[in-house]
Amino acid sequence: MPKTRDITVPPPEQRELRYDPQQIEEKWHARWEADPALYAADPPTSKRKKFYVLEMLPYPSGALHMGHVRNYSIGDALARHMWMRGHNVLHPMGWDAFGLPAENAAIKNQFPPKEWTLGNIVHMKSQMKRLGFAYDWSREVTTCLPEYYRWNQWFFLKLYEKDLAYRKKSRVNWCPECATVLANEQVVAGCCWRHEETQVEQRELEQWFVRTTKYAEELLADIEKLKDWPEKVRTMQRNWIGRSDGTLIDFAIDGDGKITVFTTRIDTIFGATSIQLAPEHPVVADFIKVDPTLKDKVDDLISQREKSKGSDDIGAHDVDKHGVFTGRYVFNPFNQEKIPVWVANYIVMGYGTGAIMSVPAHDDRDFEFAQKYGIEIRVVILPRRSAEPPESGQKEQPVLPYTDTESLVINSGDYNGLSNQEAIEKMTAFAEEHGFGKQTVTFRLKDWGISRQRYWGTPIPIIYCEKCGAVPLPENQLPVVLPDNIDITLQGGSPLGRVPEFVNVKCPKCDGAARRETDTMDTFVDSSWYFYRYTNPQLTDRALDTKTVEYWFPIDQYIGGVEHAILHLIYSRFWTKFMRDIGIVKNDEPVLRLFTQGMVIKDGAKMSKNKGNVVSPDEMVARFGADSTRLYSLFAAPPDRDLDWQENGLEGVHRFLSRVYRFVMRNASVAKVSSSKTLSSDGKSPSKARAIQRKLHQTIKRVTDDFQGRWHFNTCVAAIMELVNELYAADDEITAGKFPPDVLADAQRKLVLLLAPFAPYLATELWEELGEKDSLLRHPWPEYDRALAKEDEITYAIQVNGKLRSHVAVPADSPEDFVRERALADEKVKASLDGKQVVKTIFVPGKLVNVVIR
RNA sequence: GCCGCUGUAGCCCAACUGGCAGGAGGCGCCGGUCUCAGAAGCCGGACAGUGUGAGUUCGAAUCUCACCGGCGGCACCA
Repeated sequence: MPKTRDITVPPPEQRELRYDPQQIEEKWHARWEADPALYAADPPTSKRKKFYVLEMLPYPSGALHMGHVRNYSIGDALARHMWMRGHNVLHPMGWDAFGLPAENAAIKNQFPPKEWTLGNIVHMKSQMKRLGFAYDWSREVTTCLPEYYRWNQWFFLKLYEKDLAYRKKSRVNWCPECATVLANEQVVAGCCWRHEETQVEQRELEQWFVRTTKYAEELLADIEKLKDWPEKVRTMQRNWIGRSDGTLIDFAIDGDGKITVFTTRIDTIFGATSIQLAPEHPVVADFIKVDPTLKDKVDDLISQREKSKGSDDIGAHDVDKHGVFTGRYVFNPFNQEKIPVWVANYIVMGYGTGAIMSVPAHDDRDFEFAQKYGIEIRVVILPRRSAEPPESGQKEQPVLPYTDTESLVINSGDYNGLSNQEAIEKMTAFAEEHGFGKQTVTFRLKDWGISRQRYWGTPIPIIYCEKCGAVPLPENQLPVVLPDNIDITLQGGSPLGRVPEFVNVKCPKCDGAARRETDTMDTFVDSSWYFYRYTNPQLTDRALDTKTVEYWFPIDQYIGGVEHAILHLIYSRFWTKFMRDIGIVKNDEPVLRLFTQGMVIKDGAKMSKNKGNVVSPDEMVARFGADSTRLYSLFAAPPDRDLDWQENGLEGVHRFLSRVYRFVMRNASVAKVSSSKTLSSDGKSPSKARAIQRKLHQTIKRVTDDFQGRWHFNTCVAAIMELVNELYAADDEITAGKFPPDVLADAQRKLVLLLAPFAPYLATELWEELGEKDSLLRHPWPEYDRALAKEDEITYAIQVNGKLRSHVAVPADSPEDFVRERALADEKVKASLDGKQVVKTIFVPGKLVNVVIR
């Protein structure tokens, strides 16, 4: 900004009235920088009560965006508030520093991923500091450094030891053009994101998996414990884990072998008129051996499905169902009926057994399929409970497909007349007795594939020896360090595979020649436990210290975007349970309270480079200051909702801070000479002073309550704005010297305290201007005084039959009867009674009286 | 298709468990005051009846049902 404006020096009283955030913020930024221990947490021996506030760590993409600013402004306000409430606050920050963009940048600009990443971190850290976020930087965690990722490797070895990490073949997205594997997010409309014309292939590759399914039951059950998580997230996790109770049933193949199906509706088995197999089902391959003509038809089904996956914005649901009859039959184990076996494109291999019994009368999909191919549709469930036939004597037919469970089983041999629930129990028991069925639970949740054929990730500590097979690296050989300065291209699989010094090793077991694993770990591994590392980031001999973790955990408040509601938060929960089971942590869950903030929207769309609607935090800080930018991100919408970015709104917030600044600066001298003792409500203060006291304490209550409950910081800020408006309304009295200085001084101090969590720079500056010497960060949060907040007079709304007719002002502590009398005596009320009978009056304390007439 | 969230002045948003929409706050607009004029500041004003339709209730933005629009999650899960 040009300095020329200040050539004519204004008189002091004018000069001090201009709110200059740059000057204030730079001054305090420098002071805070000089005191690195300012935001440090006390050790676990602290007498204070601990409070762990955590915001989701960012990916160091290059610069902070408004979503980050919003996320961290919420967390910082809470952290500062809790400091002021006397807690021992842990408020750390770190970097989710592995991942694809670094590699892409490397390919594009020939710049090493490590330097790119560390450079971004330096910049983003300085942005955070400039925004004034109160982080304990001595605990900073950077996941791409060996000091951190060696513990990923250590955990991997533990997982392997416990049989929670294993290798299996699995299908992956493969771009023939790039000659490498793609992450799901890199597949756009069935094609490679870099080669839009190139169809992505599915290839079978050996991949490392983590057995998350082993904890499926507990992950699901413990959602009940997460009482302070948003219901939305809990529901999403429940659906993601997707438990369903059902039965496995063997159908003997006419010829040789059997087909096992999974069903939740064994009660409909007498209505099964075909068996449907997924095209990839192993039995299909057997059938093809016998009848080679089947192969082309099945391949057709697969390719059709791949195609339909491509246009996935239409939704898989609309895809036509196709199928082919295999020419083979199985026997229904309940009645030995011969049932045809088909292969259908709507059966997925990844769920259940990849085979179903098709009951067209009682399943939407089976119904559609049967109609198309003319398969028999046999009703076995009626939509009523009574075994008595309907009155007309005719058999009523349900509207098909009938999938409700209000039911009466028919056409089912010994099971006729039962409800579907009874039938499920009896049939399952029968199947188990006769050894062809088994009650079972199936989860939608799959094991977590963690292999990535990428360079910029944690190397998996496994060595392949021709003699000994896959050998885990001994712990004392950790970390497996990622080699620097390697040539990254997208040609030919993992870049690590082309580094002989890395690949060629000796087998830890037999000392023979061996190869190192060249896959790296999914970055969700890093973020699954980083918040434990914050408790003791300098430990060199262990991932964490159990005692220290026990002190800090669980996290009291975790704050981040909803987009992580499923993956990150399920993996984190899984990791915690695994860590508990190997005895290094005591808690079952990592996070006590979760808060998911809304997105930042501009012009009706999420801010993104593609849309060109990105607002740069740097620019906003330069123009309006960090305080205004932060305050606006809290004020513009409730934190859990999407925020519509409007620069006018930011200007308004800036104007508000200017008002605060001007008011306090003008009247600071009063505070300096006046005592800070809380005033008594002796009723002798002039009316404006009393009004200000009242407003002040009402505001304290609202802000304090919101921090403990709803977190509607937008209304907190609005409440503080009201307080400031009230102060300005007393301006005449203040200037005239008629306003009690102690009230004014008290109000100013508490105003600054209330503002401290939201606009720390300005608050700190004004705190100093008010002559305070202690640290605002540790100064006790203002106490709410009920007596001072109380209204002297209450205006009751008077309704007649629910319609507002009048108002009556009464002293605040008036008894109910008195208010009723006054209401009935009111002229306007009398006028609207219109000679009718008063039936009753409804009294709502402090609010209204409703006179009901007839 | 299923599940969830959401709909209040021109705009962003308030209204806690049903209880005054003389909207809390902010933006924008109009006016007054300052000024030679303007900007800034300060002061004041106008504008909606709560997406639509029914129901419950003394009383509904709030509860219930149906429908319409926006957002998000899951999606042939057997």
